[in-house]
Amino acid sequence: MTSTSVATSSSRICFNSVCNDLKSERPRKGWRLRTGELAELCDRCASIYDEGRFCDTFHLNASGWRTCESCGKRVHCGCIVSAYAFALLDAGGILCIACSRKNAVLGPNSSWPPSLLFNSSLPERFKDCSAKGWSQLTGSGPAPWRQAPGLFNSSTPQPELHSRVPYEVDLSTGIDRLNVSERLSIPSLEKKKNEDFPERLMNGSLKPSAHDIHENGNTGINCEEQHTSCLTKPQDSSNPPFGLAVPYTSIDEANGQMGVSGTPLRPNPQPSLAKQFHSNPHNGLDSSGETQMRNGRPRPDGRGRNQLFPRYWPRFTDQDLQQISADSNCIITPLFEKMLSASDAGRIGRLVLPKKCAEAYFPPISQPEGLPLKVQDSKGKEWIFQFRFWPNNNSRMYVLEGVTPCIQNMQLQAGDVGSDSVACCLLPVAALFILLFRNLTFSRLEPGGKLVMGFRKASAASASEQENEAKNSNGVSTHGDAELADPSSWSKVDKSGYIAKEALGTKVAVPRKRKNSVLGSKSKRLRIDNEDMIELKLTWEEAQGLLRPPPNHVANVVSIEGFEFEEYGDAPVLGKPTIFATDKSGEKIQWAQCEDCFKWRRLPSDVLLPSKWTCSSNSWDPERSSCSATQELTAEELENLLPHCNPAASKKMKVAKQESENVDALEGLDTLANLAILGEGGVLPASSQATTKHPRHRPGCSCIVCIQPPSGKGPKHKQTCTCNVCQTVKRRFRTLMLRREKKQSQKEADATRKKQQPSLPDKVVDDEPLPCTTSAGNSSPNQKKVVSENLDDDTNRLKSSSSPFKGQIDLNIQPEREEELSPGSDSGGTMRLLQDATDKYHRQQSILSSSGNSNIEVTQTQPGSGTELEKINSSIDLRASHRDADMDHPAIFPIKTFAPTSATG
DNA sequence: ATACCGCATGGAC
DNA sequence: AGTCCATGCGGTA
Repeated sequence: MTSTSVATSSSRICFNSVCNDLKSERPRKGWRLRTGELAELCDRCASIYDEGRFCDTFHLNASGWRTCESCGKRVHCGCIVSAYAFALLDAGGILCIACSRKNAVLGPNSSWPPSLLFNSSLPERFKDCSAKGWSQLTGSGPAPWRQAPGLFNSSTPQPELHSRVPYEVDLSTGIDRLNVSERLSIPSLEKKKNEDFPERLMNGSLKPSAHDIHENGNTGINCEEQHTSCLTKPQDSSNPPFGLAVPYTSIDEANGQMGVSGTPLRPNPQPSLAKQFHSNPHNGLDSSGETQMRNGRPRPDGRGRNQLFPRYWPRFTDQDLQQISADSNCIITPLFEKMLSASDAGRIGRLVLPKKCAEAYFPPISQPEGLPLKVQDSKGKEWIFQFRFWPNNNSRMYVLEGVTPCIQNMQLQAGDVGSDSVACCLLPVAALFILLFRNLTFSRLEPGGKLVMGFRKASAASASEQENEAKNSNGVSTHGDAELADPSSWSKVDKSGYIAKEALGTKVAVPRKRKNSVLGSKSKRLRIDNEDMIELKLTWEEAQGLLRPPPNHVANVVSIEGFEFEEYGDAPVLGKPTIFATDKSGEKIQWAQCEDCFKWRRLPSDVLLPSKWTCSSNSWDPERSSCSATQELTAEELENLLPHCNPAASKKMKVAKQESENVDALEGLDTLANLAILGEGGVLPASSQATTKHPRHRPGCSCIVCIQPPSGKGPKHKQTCTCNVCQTVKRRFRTLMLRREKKQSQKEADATRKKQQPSLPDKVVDDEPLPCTTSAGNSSPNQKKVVSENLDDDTNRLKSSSSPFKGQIDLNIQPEREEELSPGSDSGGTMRLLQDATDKYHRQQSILSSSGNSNIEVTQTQPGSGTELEKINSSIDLRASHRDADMDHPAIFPIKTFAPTSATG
């Protein structure tokens, strides 16, 4: 086995130099090469290798055979395949790796050249055992402690996780992730045969100690015993039918990732098993390396991180594991976690598995049909999913099918959590998102190799990390977003919306006390700037926006894990939602709505209103301290405030405005909302994304996934549905649309300005950033009045203000706008839908306006009115995207086609 | 009409 | 450029 010149992937021949067989289409992996790749073997050699008979088979006559000083077993010590099969004794001689671990006296062969250390794979005996586990896909031998010392040589480069590394087992990885004090032991090999660990998982009482770990874990397991165990263990139907293996390549990351979310709170770990090996300077991992791993961060050089994307790194907290394993004597090895996507949590019942995770931790499947996979949830309930794959781009896409019942079950848990939080009342709309922001975790129980799944609430830290890792293109991410988009924090919020000391979800499958403790005992409110608040989308955020310090109380501001919290000793006050704004003079103000007359009153920005507030309490403006006084704020100004205001406030405002809303007019609303979301693409806070690859579903999303109850049964929501979900979606819709359109308008105005700047006559400069009072376009003689005068006025006004050259420019060619409007590729179809939906929306607006229900729909801003809000209004027009749509696809909506305006005529 | 299945697509990395 | 994966979508039951 010295061939290193063979290109494993390019050659069709088995990498085994004494074998000329062709590899299969999916060659199986063997030992690690110097290049970092894994040797690709034909099936026969791979099987031999897997069974630990490689050297016995192919190197029988080669030199290098030695005898274990302990057990006398012959061990080949002369090839790369066997590099980890033995340990060199200081006094000479060797121990087979089983004995070396059994005696717990040896680290890796320090005399090995580094290249050999990291080029080598696992000793056959380990592979043997683990391979048995894999091969026994229906037999499930226990997956005992299998740790090759060399695995701790984490300083070595680690290549990509190969598609199949079934025998590269690192159970200690998971163990090592645990604090020693929390580790669970494998009492004995014999106990591996116990088959009641599922019960004990939930009910047991065994609690390991560090000593146990040392005795049992560190001393290792005789490979032969393992082997025997693997072979002889009767099939346990209650266990997954295979031994799951953690690829050794994960050791770096596994250790590193462990506890990422809990870094600040994680107790200093005691010396671990790993450390014994790490302490060997020849391992290339010194104490600093240990620290790196221990502090929950992968090594900065990224070695070992490439195997699994960071977003899949298990971030189980100690408490997570403790909870899961508290009453068992099983070792829990966190495998990976995945933040649920909308698809995953949706009704399809299919959960996409990260490919590398699936291939690394799940049994190998060769047929798309895959095999049934038994997974136990954290409650001890067992589920059977179909683990399978779809061919996809010459690759595979692994899915778990049949997860609907489980997800539903989990959703109930999520709901339970919500009942403890302010989110509870908003669960209908948040239910899916609760799921979306939950990480589905997969662990493995040892002995038994049983898969355990659970939900872990995405922590702010992990969310941020995912966010960072994702390097979200929009770059918009505030700490507030990160936290706010994390419904996990809901559980920290009591019914008042404040973070309560005891609010952590005891009903959560995996309680996270860490957060609790780090937040301290006092009630806290996440500090959110008003500017942030207006961007809030989630109900929890809305609640945050309403929270106020107790009267006469000055909050202490504390920083916890990067987030600022106001800390109060007394109960907080639920304030009245208001709209924060800045008046013309730059003074910060807020607008509050009277409970009785619904008029909006201007107030100083620092005023904290009670939840019920009326004009009579308006001591700041005596002239408007009565409901009979006129409203200072014009309807349009108010409308323009909508996108800026606190959603909680706007909600009420909109409710008042929509009381007699024609539901039918909302046809297409969902689509529009969805498209609006689409259009926002790079604008929404990154944290709104459940995953890095989940740009579409956000609050208000109405796709088939989102409008359905999570993994839900039950009827689809129709357009006329008035359930909470639908109503909320509809309410959100306007905010989404308005914000989107406003931003769109701004962008376009800027773009137009830039375009025109070089060649424009002086006159054009005057057209830029026009306030909403601009009326240049109103005189356009060619405008077609389609929906309403209101609409046209607004539209034309905006159009003329931002695109004065429409008559001369092919308005259909505006790639950047197209791009803005539709991040997706199907801009044409999207735009068409957008227009359609927009049309319907505006029609609805027109109905509302003309019906006299509200005076909000003012068609034209009156010069001089609402000057305080001019800054807010600026040149933003709610119909911006409407116009965009028209311009982009005039042929599709001829009814709304605009002729060139007179502005540039 | 609906649900399911399997693949295709395309954005993100 | 290749890969991953979220999800869209057409075919089928």
